[in-house]
Amino acid sequence: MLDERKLAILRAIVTDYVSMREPVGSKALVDRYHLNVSPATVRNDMAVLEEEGYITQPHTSAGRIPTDKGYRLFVDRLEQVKPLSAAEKRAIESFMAGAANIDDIVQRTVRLLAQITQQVAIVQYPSLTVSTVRHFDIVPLDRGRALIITVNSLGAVTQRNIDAGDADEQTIADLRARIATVIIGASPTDAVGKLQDCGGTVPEQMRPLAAVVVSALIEMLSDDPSAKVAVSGVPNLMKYSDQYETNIKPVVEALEEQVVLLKLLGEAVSNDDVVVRIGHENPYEPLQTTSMVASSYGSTTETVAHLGVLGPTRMDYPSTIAAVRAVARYVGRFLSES
Amino acid sequence: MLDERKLAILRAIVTDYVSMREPVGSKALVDRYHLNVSPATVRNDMAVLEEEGYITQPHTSAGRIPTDKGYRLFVDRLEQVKPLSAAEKRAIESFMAGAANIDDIVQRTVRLLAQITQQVAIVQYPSLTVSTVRHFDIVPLDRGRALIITVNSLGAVTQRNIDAGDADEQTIADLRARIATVIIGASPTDAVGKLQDCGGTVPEQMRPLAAVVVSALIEMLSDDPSAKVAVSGVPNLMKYSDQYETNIKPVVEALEEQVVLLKLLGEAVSNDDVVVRIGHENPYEPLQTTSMVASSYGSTTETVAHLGVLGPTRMDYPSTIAAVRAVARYVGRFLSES
DNA sequence: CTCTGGCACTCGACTAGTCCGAGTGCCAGT
DNA sequence: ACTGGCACTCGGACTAGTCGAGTGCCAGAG
Repeated sequence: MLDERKLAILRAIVTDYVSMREPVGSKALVDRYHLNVSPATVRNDMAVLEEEGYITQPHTSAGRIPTDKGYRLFVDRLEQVKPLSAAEKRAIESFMAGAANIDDIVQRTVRLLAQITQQVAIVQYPSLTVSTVRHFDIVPLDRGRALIITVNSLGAVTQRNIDAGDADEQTIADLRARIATVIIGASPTDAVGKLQDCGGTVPEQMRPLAAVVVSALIEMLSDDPSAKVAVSGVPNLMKYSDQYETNIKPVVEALEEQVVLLKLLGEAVSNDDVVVRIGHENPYEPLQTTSMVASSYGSTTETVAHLGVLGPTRMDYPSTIAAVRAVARYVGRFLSES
Repeated sequence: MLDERKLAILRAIVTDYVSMREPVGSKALVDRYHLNVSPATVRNDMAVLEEEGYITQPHTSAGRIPTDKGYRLFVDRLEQVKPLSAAEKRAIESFMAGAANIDDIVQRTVRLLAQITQQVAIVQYPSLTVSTVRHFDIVPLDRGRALIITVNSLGAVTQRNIDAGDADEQTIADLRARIATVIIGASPTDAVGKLQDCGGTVPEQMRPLAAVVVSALIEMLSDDPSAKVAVSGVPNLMKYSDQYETNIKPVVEALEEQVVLLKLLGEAVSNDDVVVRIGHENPYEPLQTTSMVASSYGSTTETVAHLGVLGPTRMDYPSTIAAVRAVARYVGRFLSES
């Protein structure tokens, strides 16, 4: 049904439309790509491609543009991933060098990805469910306040302000030690379980404080930072606004909705490699004029979260896919090392 | 030069233009605001106002719109701050309730401000220079890594991953204790000084680790989070994009430049109250079509950082000013309490 | 001196009409 | 199966022409 030449033409249409941003006609196609046939032949092939739903015309007597289905075929069968340039590899190295804690890593990653792809980048914070609690402390502050801190094996810190009432130093230290023995070494979920169980064993005068600390601690251990995402590169969207294209308003709005982004990333990503969602393949309606290129990332052994790029359906898929893959791998390695 | 009526007319023009978003003509003015004079009279007054530079016409035979100078006069002399509605006050309360650490407070504040004003909100992270170090710890992680943590009197936590080499638990604990005695109770700046001084006193076998820890610690204590800002409400900008107005692209770009925003906030804010910068009063060129309403905030005794709102010069100044003031005060109180 | 009604004028927004050319589909010929 | 040729379509750009909101100015009234 689709012979070699028709596929070549589709590929040429996609490539040309992505770089020129204009509907592409038969003549231009023959000129720019050395298909050794006449425009008329190309037209016939294009008619078939259109019938099959791979391309359309914005209006009669205009060139063709790819449909989502066309992009899909292009991504699946027609192009290989472009390897990154040396400059890009260097950019990755230098961007990430010196990141000193998890927040920092995520921030840098998201900027990096936005910069390389020239699109909107989204990075989910690493999940801590695979970690274990390493450290626990209660630090008294001013005016009866205190700060509870936990550190886990990945080096992630959580913190929370509580009202310590009039508890004295000794009580606090005592409680600290008790709780530490219970939760250190446990995974967050286990730790929560243990905390809920061991309510009875606390000495009387420690009770009120213990209640406050434990409930705060449970909250801290339960809410996983992977419910958060970082976004960067929103200005890159602006490039498309003057175009008679995608209305970017709903897109920008979606980008402030953490929940939506999380869901998108989560749904998009499969087990292994980079996943591409094109236009209407996207479950979230306001983003059906955009494509998402996403991947999971994590230490070598374990997926910890997702990251991805959002852009117009008309994007340079080969490069974007390469960039997402490279960044995901690099961050994974970086997380394992540090 | 400008009598009562002319001022009333200017006020009416600003009010009308802000709400209608269209150049306002003499007739509409007489109709909508019960000035007891004829359109012709209003026209004469408008001619004067225009001569003085308070208003202009986008083109001949269109209504007038206020100039920056016009807005300035309006803000300075013609309008009082609108008190917040009960609903808004409630919104503030409920938005902030349950914020449990400094990051959280800042995040909530910036969202809140964006929501109330329907503009882009910017909140600088609180400065820690007025704080003292409360807690210091070194937590060993996997694979020779360790995490350094500090907590200060405001409850802010900093953290940093280091390479601990092959240092054993005992050495680490020992070093921890030594450093703790040096820096706890000191302000960040003092602590840095002390750390730099006391290099000589460390036992031989502790040296390599100490060097790493101290240099990381110095970095941590030196870089003040008030070099960071949170931004929210970018989608609110989109409302203006379809208008033949402000090109929002440079604005969105500026919003990703932390440095620029910091500078703007810093320069805008005066000692005490809310400050308004209108259009060209703004030193940063791409933002000269926007206005900024900014204020400092902090505990009752001390300014710790700035916050503000960015929007089109044509904004509802009375409401925005009220909102910024209210939020700044509320956050200040909140910070003092928690 | 201040305000008003009247009037000529300006200029952008909108509509309608025209032209041009890119790009198409189809067909007959190689 | 491919190609050249041709009639056709339709959007974009340009031109005129009309409409009306809004102006500035002036002479006259209070």
